[in-house]
Amino acid sequence: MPPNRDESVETIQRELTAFARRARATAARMHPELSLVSFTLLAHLADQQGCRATDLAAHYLLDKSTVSRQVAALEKLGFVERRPDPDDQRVQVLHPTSLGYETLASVAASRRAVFRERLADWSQEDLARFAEYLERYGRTSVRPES
Amino acid sequence: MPPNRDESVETIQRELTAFARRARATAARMHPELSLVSFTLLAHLADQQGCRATDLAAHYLLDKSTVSRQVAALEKLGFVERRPDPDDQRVQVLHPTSLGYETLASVAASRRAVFRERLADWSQEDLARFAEYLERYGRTSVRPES
DNA sequence: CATTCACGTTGTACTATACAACCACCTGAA
DNA sequence: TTCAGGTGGTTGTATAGTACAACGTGAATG
Repeated sequence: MPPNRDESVETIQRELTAFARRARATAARMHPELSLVSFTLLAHLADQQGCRATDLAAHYLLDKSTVSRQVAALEKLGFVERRPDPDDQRVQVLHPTSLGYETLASVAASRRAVFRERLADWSQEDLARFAEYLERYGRTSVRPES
Repeated sequence: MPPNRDESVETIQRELTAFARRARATAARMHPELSLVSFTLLAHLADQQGCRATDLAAHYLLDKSTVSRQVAALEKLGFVERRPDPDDQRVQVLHPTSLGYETLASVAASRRAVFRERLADWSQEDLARFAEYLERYGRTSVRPES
């Protein structure tokens, strides 16, 4: 008998929750030099070719104080630099340094390797469908920001 | 053109990571009285009809000190009680109290409602497949414990 | 201009977590 | 039968990540 709607929802909920519980620790074990949060923020900076702290906070639903400290840590590690915004003296535009780009690339590669291995025995079709479902889920669970 | 293997793996990685980043905060907003971790531990106790702290630690890959404190908090809130193990005086078998069961039920219901709404426009078939993929992923990413 | 708003930092507090040291108990081998 | 080493659990200490509140400084607008 196929599972009913509620059973499927229950499973999705349980598995996602379990994943969330493990994610941080796993990430920390994988690459101690860049936590999950730092990695994500740095990746966003690289992706956006730089942005403001406020943008990071809005995008990730974090308090600005949290972002401020995370960015300070990234700067201290030499992964991020701040550039003044000529149009607004309050603003500091954040950019990855070249060290930041390098570290990001290496961490991203090792993360990719772990995921790839973990998914090694999945068929191409299953991978594509799983990816599609996750994207769809992600779109519905995050409210869009400007 | 269908995505290739690497693109799918990349997407899965990105979406799961994004989810992990949001999960705790979301859970905390949903039901402040029971954090994601507490909820999970309590749910496991209910599911197992009671178990030892060590079992919880092994199952969730948490340090026993972490479990000890979480359990202490749950006990303080009146959600969990400790029963002596007649066969081994070191052991305290943990059980949800009736208040624990009630709270768990109510939190689970509200979580279920959120998830159900979020997944409302998914077809039954897609839900079932998504659930199956998540379970499969979960099995491969956690090393099995006895 | 004066008020209000936006950006960012800092002080404070809390939660989740790990590791190490410890105590109490259990178990098996000399 | 005793004791050495293992197991279950707690507590001390430290760290990361987070939020909220208060603040300073600069921008924008009535």
